[in-house]
Amino acid sequence: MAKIRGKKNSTKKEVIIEKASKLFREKGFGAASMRDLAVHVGVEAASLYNHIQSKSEILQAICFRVANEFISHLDTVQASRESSLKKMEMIIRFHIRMMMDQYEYVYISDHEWRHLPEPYLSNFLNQRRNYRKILAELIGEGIVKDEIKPIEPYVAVLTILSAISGIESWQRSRKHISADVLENNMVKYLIEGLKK
Amino acid sequence: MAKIRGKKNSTKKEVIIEKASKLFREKGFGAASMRDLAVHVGVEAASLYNHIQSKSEILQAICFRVANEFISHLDTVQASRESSLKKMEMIIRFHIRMMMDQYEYVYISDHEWRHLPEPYLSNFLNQRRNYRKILAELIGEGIVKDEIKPIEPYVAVLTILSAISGIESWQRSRKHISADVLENNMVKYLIEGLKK
DNA sequence: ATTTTTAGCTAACGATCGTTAGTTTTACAT
DNA sequence: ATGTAAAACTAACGATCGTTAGCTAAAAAT
Repeated sequence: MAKIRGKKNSTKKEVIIEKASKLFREKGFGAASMRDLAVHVGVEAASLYNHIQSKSEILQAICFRVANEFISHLDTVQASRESSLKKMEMIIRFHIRMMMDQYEYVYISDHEWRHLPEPYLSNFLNQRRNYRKILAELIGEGIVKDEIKPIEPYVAVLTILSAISGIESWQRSRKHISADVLENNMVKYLIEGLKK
Repeated sequence: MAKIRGKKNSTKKEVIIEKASKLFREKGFGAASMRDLAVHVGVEAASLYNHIQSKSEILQAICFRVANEFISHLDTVQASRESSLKKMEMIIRFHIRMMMDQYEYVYISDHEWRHLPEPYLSNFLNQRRNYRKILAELIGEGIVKDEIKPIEPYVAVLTILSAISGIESWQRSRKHISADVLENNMVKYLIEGLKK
């Protein structure tokens, strides 16, 4: 039997993950209950288990989906023949846009990964560490090529990624500032701080 | 009767709060249990309630203690006769040092405030909003006085505060980079990005 | 030395948690 | 129309949660 499909051609599992992502962000993974989630899906709690294996499987799906998107975009950027500075701008803009378009998913991947069970936790942290290492190397190359001012690459990576993840608190008060203004001002700030 | 005092002239309530801050950071407020906490304090879970009223009282103590420290430092800075840019540097350095010296407390104040019960939650968010507003106004003044490059003040505040809160992931791998290098590089990055 | 207060203990409460078992309903395939 | 498999339901499990009650031991005040 074909999977039942809701709106947007998504499977019910996908609906569960989507609703869960909102709930996990609002209450945190630990405080969000399966019964809570069931209400939002419009079903009894036990019925969720016809589509998923466990609560933490949902968290795994979210965290690794986000990680894969960032890693595969990084591969694309690396394959391009742009300057190091331009590459960094591409990556920064991608992060900002991900934070806006897939806010719930990115937020959870950023804040709730602690609750991943092993061996997924180690796996996730390895991917994260590797991603940041590549970014630091990219900045290092930019410094050597005199495109980027001398700065500790690891600190720069930390500063950039953290700054972007702070868009979370903009999400709660969208009214005052538009997405475009936010993106361009943040890129301006972060890239100007890098430029030689 | 005088309160019993442990090491460092701190009351037992203070010891509980200190141990709780480590636990809340490691596991999250929701996932950290009172029985967990009791083990770290060296006491039965029920005995904790001779010193505190509830689990969330601990969270309140931590969140508002941190908030008060930042607010009172901001008052000091505002009372000084420095340039807007210099004031921002003072504030940035204070945030970075707080993140290093009182890591556990600041982290919890940053990440676990969601679990505050009302009316403390609203109270906390009001203080936070107000603090950021003052910072944005400070940057606005700097722009008018031509000390700071034209940038959306709110975005700058967001970028700065978020960047600093990212020091959390440095805390887990202190070995590679010293505190001084981190502070100076981060200040360099964030202040250069502001300078006209 | 006696009284009073503080702080620890054991035991248990009601609630809620993630999850499983067993059954019934729904919906597609033939 | 009938068979079959997916997906819903009800009920309940064992565990763990924050917290309270009642009691005992320790320590300070008198």
